[in-house]
Amino acid sequence: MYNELDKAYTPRAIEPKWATAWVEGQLFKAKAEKADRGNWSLVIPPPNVTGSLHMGHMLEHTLIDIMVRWQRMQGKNVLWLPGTDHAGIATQMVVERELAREGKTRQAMGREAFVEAVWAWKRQSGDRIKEQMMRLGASCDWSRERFTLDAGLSRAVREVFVSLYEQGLIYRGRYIVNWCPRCQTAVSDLEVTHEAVAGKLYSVRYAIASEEGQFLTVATTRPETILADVAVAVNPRDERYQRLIGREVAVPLTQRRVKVIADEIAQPEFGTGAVKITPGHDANDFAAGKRHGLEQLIIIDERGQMTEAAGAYAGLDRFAARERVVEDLDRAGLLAGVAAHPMSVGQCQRCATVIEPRISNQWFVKIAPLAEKAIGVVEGGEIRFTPENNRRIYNEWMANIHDWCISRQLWWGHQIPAWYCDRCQEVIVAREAPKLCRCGGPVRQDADVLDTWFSSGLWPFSTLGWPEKTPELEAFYPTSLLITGFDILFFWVARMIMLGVHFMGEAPFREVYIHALVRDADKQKMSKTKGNVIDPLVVTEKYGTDAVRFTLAAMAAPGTDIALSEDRMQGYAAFANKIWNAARFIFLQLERAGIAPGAQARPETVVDRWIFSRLEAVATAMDQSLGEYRFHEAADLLYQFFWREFCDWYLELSKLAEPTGNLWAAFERALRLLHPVMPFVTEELWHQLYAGKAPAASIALAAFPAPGGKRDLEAEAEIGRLQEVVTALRKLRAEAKLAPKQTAGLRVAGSSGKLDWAMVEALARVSAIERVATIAANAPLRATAGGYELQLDWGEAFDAGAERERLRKEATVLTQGVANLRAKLESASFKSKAPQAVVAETERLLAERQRQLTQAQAALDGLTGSGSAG
RNA sequence: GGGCGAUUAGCUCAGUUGGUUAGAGCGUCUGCCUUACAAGCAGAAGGUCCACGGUUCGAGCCCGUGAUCGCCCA
Repeated sequence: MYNELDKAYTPRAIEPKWATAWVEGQLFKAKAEKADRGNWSLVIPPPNVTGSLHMGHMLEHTLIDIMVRWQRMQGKNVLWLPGTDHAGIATQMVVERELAREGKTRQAMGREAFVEAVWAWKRQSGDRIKEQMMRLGASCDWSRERFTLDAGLSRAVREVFVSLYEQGLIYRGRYIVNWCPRCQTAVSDLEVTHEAVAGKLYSVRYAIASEEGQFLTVATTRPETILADVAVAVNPRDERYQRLIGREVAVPLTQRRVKVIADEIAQPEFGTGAVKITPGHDANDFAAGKRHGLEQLIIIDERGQMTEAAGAYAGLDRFAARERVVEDLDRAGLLAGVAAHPMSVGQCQRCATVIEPRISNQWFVKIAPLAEKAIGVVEGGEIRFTPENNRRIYNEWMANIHDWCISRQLWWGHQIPAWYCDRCQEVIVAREAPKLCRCGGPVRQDADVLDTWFSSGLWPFSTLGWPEKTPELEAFYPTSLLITGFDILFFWVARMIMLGVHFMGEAPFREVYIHALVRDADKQKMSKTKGNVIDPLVVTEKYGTDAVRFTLAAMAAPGTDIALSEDRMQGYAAFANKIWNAARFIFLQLERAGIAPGAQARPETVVDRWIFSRLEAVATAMDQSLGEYRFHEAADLLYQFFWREFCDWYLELSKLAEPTGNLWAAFERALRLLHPVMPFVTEELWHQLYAGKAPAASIALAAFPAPGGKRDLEAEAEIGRLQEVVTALRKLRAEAKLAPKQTAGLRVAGSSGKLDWAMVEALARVSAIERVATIAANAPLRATAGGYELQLDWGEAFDAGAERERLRKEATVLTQGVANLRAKLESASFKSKAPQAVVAETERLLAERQRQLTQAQAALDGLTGSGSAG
């Protein structure tokens, strides 16, 4: 009936089979309707199609899959919607790099051919990602897989763009933006990372017009931009410079004169208190320039090189130009000083090139009205963050948000649905491409594409068919939960909330769980350059998917980064093996006893009553832990329960009696508890436990043991006593250095609750139990456990020295404990202020400690006596 | 510059509203191939909970200051 399992579990032989079966059987297909037990949905944070999945994805997908399987096992209609993100700039860069190896450039290929090449890459990467997710056992609905450039999603993008434009929330304008000279595109504020560098602060002399030999000294970190200066600003309240306001100064190295203006941008305490104003190349100066109606001079081009307007410096790279400018200033006697100046420099998130602020025509989202509503839904409790402090971080950012630059000078992405007529300068923003302009002139589409986060911001509803009114939207929006990483809280989570609330009238998810970062064993960030990357494929192959999943879950304490080590994975591979071997043993027992699959739990013996009570306890605790996203707690619960209780005690105790259907039922229940975290080994064993006649295609469709089940505290207490007594006796045996096969006698005094002494005999290897009235306090090999006085009857000599040492130590600890407790109780304020129950408990404790101390001392005396006698 | 988090056993980490002698895994030590598992079994050792101060009858937990490390934002 039951198979005899191999002695060791080999995940490689089991996991791929189920990974394929789950997908081919379409087991996890959600129904686009409201189900009786409720619907539960989650959209995947779509991985970028830049390559394959890393350990961070594996963590994310493991946590998602645990929640998804858990919810599904509760009978809900569950949707986990998978898919990928086109990841505009990131993917374009990867493909450009690939093409460069073949000596090709996108410029030489042309836009159409290049985009086709990226699609080819996308198909490859997308397949690999799907393959990896299948191998992980991700229980998603592959029939609903989406990609951000799919036709449907592209339609949603156009709809959103045009609507926002019509509502006045998208505008185009000439502003200063973050520009990457290497990628040659604008990027948003979020795509700029700030790096601390040891910069220099240059003090430069600007000759004051019509005051021969008088200078205004200005501090700058970017002397090369002097060539684009249009003013010098001083603080209006800075008394030092009052007389200069409105006067002119000469811009060094040029023939130009500019005005001294009064503006708050100049901080009296910074440098000399006077700053140069360069609207063409600095964001703050750009704003100041607007305030004062100043000209915008451009001297650096889109590649970061000096333009013709830079005169003698034309053609130089901006950093080379900086050196030359400094030299020339020095030579002209205009360099007043150079000081070390620690500062932070904006870099391109993708390629680390120093960002160059650049004035250009770009599209923007007017963000304030959207942000306001997005703050509202979080404040109003429509969305709950875990860990909770992310809510503050979110609010802080939302409150200080700037307009979002959404146009990118790239080829891979959603082309902006705007057309220009060169004849009448009309701008046409439309859902479908216009044939001609109203004036009859030809139109050309904006060449730029949208920021990749524009489309992912629509993900929770665009994937469900919006703007159509689909049954999917009806059934699954808003989604139940979002699990994602901290790094995209602003990029993605914030934008989804803004756009979801705006277009759907409802927040896109109820709960957000922010997971930690996966680091290596030394807590270093994993990176290809450091070579410390742990490849999911390699470790799943080595330890099994279940083991890696369990490791990730066990270490996923909310808010703490994960230091992933192979030691841990090895440990949990052993756990999978333990489950396997428990099954091996159980199958042998069931086979021998002829117990058929499908037995109901009918606990009668105390052992069975106990294990089913414990199973109820674990089910309740699991429900609570998973409900609060305490994955590590859930994993620990399962580990401790299954290994320390189910195997160490239940299976050992079951050896003492003929197996019954309860053994079958208890194991079956345990498998269901383990399933969300360890899907593969549980699936395999569940089917084997049913001897191939399982009531469902998968354990994933069986019910998760419900919380709140009735406990049998009497049975738990009795087995508790058994465990205490057996453990105490084993300890005594170890002290006496008894060989495992040697059976000792046992004297028992005192009375406590029920206890099956036959079990004690078997598990502690004792026999000839003798009931006595009392056991002398100074008797050797004596212990108190489970409410009984115990003494091991072992005639032969044992290591009295070691025992004496141990007792001395114990006595010291107890003496200290007794003193502490006594002091506490003697304090008048404790008795009057502490709750009654605490006082009573302390008193009880003191009595117990005192008794233990007396016993330890008596035992010590006895030992000394016998020591001197023998 | 602003903000956030961390500091607990040799290592990696738990520790929910303050209340028994602070836990786990790995590692270490001792003894065992006990008829599922040596990837195992039984037992043991190991901690001034970063420092100082405060609140409290009582602090690993709350408050303040400092140190060290890390992260985010500008």
